[in-house]
Amino acid sequence: MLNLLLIEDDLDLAATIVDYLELEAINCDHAANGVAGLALIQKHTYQAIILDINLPRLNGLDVCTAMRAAGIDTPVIMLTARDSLANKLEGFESGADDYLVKPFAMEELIARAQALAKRRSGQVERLQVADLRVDVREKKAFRQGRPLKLSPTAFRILEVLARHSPAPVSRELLMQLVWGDDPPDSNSLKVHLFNLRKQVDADGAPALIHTLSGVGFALRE
Amino acid sequence: MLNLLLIEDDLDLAATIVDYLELEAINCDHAANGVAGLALIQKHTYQAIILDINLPRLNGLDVCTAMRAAGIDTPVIMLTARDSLANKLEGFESGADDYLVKPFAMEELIARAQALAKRRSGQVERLQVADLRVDVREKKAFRQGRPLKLSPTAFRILEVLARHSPAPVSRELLMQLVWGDDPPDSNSLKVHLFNLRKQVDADGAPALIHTLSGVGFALRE
DNA sequence: TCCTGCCTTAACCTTCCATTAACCCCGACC
DNA sequence: GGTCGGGGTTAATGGAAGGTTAAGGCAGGA
Repeated sequence: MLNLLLIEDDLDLAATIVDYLELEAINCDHAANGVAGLALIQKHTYQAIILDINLPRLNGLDVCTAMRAAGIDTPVIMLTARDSLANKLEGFESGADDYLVKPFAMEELIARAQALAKRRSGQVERLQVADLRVDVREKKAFRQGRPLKLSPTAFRILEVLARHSPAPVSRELLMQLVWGDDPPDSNSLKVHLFNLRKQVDADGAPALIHTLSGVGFALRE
Repeated sequence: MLNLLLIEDDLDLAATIVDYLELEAINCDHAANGVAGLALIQKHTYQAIILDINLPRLNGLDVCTAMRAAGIDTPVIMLTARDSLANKLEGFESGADDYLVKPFAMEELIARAQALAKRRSGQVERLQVADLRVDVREKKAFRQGRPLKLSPTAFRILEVLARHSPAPVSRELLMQLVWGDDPPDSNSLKVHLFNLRKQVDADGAPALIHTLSGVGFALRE
């Protein structure tokens, strides 16, 4: 049986959703503000979380960012009355998996919750190292919720480092995995690493890309 | 956090396992056939691999044999519906570390995976001597919880000493293991040992690196 | 065609590290 | 007491590894 968490401050709407889910034999906890929701998330294990953006105390985007930072990758469906593109993007950047604009049909909510709760197999497409998230499928990466501007090669390097984290990757292996059998015969890797660092370790955030002289490079705290 | 690979062609079972592991905050990649699995094994670093015997394209035993031949000694748990002794033996011959007969309890799978990931089959990746910890995989060492700043050679020397601890290592063997066939023709070892001691035996902590005059060096309390 | 983004290259600078040789200490032995 | 050898300590050196910057080339889109 599905076990969901709804974080929503509109008590009427919340009651409606919880009741409806109950008819479908779906269990659903409820929190009315962001802080209470986050506490429940950390205490229990849910198959999916339905999260309103406009919340008292801690808004939905921050709740999502916080739980991802804590290493919890339960699927999140964002709920909002505003349907602006900006909000949609913000939602995805903070780590949401799906998005629903109010008003919505109950059936749609249920369908999406079930779909998200189910597809969670296959290969890991989301790597996380500290507050750095790498979405392999979408080819996007975020540090502290901020999107990084990465060239294809830089992204590939980051992906390799993330998959091996926290172990270091030798220069040779890194080149093999990024370029395959005909690597460039110059210091191209150094340049890419330099550019990658400018993105990942910018803004005074603690450096995540470390070089172990004579050993290789490691992505870790 | 554990990082596992599951190679299993039954997609329902795979999804179940991946989901379950996720609940335990264990990361798990998935491949549905032997060839894909082997590719992932060579590309990434896992703490353990859960491997079905009956697989399309390349069966589990062959996958295991191939990865061992490639020098990868990640622990392997074999999964099979058949519980005949013959299969069991075949599994161990091809280099598996553990064996699980379907159907099995999830708890058991997790327990075994965690156990194996800890004590790595071939090479031990985490050494401990008194309050000194050496993480070979991450190339990190800690004394009393404090990280040590070691050059590659110093780390290598420490690793050798730790692997032999508490037995002493002769000067000759130490040089052989660190430098191979062309050792430096000076007192380089002495200097490295000196620097190593400055890190390991600093801060008034009781000395762990001992000199046995005319015998060699030992790492012990 | 030009523009733009991206990769590669090369040059140059900085930091790190292994090696070396010199010197010191101390106990054993003559 | 002198000297010899094993071991410990120190600082200088050169070279390798890594970091930084700018310029050229190539491809795809406008």
